[in-house]
Amino acid sequence: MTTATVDRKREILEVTAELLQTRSFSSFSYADLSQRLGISKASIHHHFATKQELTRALVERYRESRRRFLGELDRKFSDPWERLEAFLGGGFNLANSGSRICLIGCLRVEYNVIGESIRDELHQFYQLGHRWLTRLLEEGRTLGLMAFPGTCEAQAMLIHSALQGALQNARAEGAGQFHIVLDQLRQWMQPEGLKGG
Amino acid sequence: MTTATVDRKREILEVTAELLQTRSFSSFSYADLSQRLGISKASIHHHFATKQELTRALVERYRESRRRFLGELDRKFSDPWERLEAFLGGGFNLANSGSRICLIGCLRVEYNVIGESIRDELHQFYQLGHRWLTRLLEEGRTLGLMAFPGTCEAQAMLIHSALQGALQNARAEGAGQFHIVLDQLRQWMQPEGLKGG
DNA sequence: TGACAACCTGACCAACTGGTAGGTAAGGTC
DNA sequence: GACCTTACCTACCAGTTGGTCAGGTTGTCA
Repeated sequence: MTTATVDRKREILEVTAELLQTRSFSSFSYADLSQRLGISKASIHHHFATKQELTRALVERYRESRRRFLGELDRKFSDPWERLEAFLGGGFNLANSGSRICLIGCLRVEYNVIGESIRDELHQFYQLGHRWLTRLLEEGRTLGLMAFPGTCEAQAMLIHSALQGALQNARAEGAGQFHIVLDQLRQWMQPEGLKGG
Repeated sequence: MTTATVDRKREILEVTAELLQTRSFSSFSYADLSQRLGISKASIHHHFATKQELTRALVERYRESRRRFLGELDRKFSDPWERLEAFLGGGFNLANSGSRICLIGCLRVEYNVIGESIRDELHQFYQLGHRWLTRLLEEGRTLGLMAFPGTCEAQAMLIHSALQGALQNARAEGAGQFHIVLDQLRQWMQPEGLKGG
């Protein structure tokens, strides 16, 4: 496979991501892609035979890039709070800027429409983030740096769900909402007794 | 307007809600409605001129029913925790059962697709729940029954976002996830010092 | 030079999209 | 009996959907 091919494939995937995150799976088309990329619909089919395969490949690629990103965070930051901040700031603010929302949430909403192969990929994407966050919370709590009730898995689910929902609501009600929710989570997990005020 | 008309309108709206919550705005069609209702496409257009107007009317109707529901809770339960439990159990579990998810989240994801009139209606729906929950939290904290940092508005946003995201993830990863997130929120807001274990 | 593969094209497809035109039948009101 | 309104129908519209196909161009390797 030549370099040109890889670039074109990457180009297609990037525009797909943008359309997917600003619109939705059902409301972007090969015609949209064709127009924005300046190549014919048939050419896109050459690289990605079907819409489902295109979207599946996109999620797979995002998952890989997320895996690398999380690996970097593990290497760069030993302090759990610093790692969490980098996770929140780096990963999600990127998705937040512009009018894009979380790719997972986007596709989750169309769960019954996207087909099996994308669902599988999505599940793995979710699990990747969930396991990473769970591990981080375990470490944070063991070191006495973070405080929360219940299991670390449960807390990770709560955080993920809150971020996903917050991104969606923030697009409609203003980006400030997202940062308010973020702050709320941060304050809440402080081990010092700031509660009640 | 005869009773028959009202019933037909309600029928259409109910099937629309189901399609919207199991699929998405972009992936349900008048043809789908026609098939399930056993009447022609044109008949549906007779009751609701456009897809946008149909969806807008649906959100408006849901908002009214939600307003009544929240009013009932205020009357029935004086204890904030009881009221919150009824809110979580009654409203959201109904949406959770089956493969349906929260109507707001559903449409929020297609924010750029649905058009102005639906966006407006959606905003009012969101604000209704947000104000109600904020008031509940204010009361709960004042009475010393609930504990959380920051403002009550911020806490309400966090809870709403978490529920919205949790419903979406629960449909894919299992309904258990939703209840885990619910439990986590409940435990977290207990004023007793259960934290850290 | 020629073979071959990657890349891209225009023309085409059947199925479906939201929406319209025009008509029918029933019921109520003057 | 003439005239509305409401509720529904069949038939149709132009435009879009994801996808196919035969063929053309380009670069690479023998």
